[in-house]
Amino acid sequence: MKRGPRLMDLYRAMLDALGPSRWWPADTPFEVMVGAILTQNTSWANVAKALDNLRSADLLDPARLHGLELDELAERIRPAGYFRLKAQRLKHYLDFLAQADFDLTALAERDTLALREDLLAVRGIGPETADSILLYALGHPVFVVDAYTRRIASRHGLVPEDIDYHELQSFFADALDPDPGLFNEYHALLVRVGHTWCKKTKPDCVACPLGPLLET
DNA sequence: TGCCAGGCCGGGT
DNA sequence: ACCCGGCATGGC
Repeated sequence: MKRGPRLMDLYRAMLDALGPSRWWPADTPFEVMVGAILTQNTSWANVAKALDNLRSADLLDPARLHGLELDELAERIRPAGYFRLKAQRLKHYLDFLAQADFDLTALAERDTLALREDLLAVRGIGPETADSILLYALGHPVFVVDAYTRRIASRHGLVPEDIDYHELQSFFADALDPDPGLFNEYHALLVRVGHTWCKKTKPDCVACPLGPLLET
């Protein structure tokens, strides 16, 4: 009776198959933050269009975006979907940044758990968005959980399908060294694998490089 | 053409 | 403490 694959085995299998990721796809920490909100339940291709709109208008800047009218912001991000909702959520988040004098460096130096609580208190920032900001924009050692994380882990029999966010987060974080670089690459690889082989209704387990890990 | 995509909130049980 | 409807565009 063999045990199931350990999490570092899974990591190495993904890294071997795909190579390193250089994530998150953004030029600046602020762009990571905006993208994290825009990508809520939305494909990255649509988010990229919205980010391009903001970039062309030179609006990928905290203070300038904060000064933008809600209606104009909504129009700019329309391709990302839920655009009225997300414009509000961005506004709330930009208000939060304004309270911090738009000092992202100072934010990054705050205590991880306290900052996480403050992020979660912003309307429209839930656990995944908060953790994406913490890890990918601010460099904190927080493991990010998303739909792909849950789908891949459950389909490999590592966790139940209906496991909640924090249980799943602990499942990974407790088994790994709390290294931001590792957490960054791990989540990036899960998303890339999910993207390519582990879609909701059409998984391609035959082509998936993790296929052999299904053997227990 | 319907289903899906890197969630989250607010109201109801 | 769950459970659910709503939110919206673009790609396959």
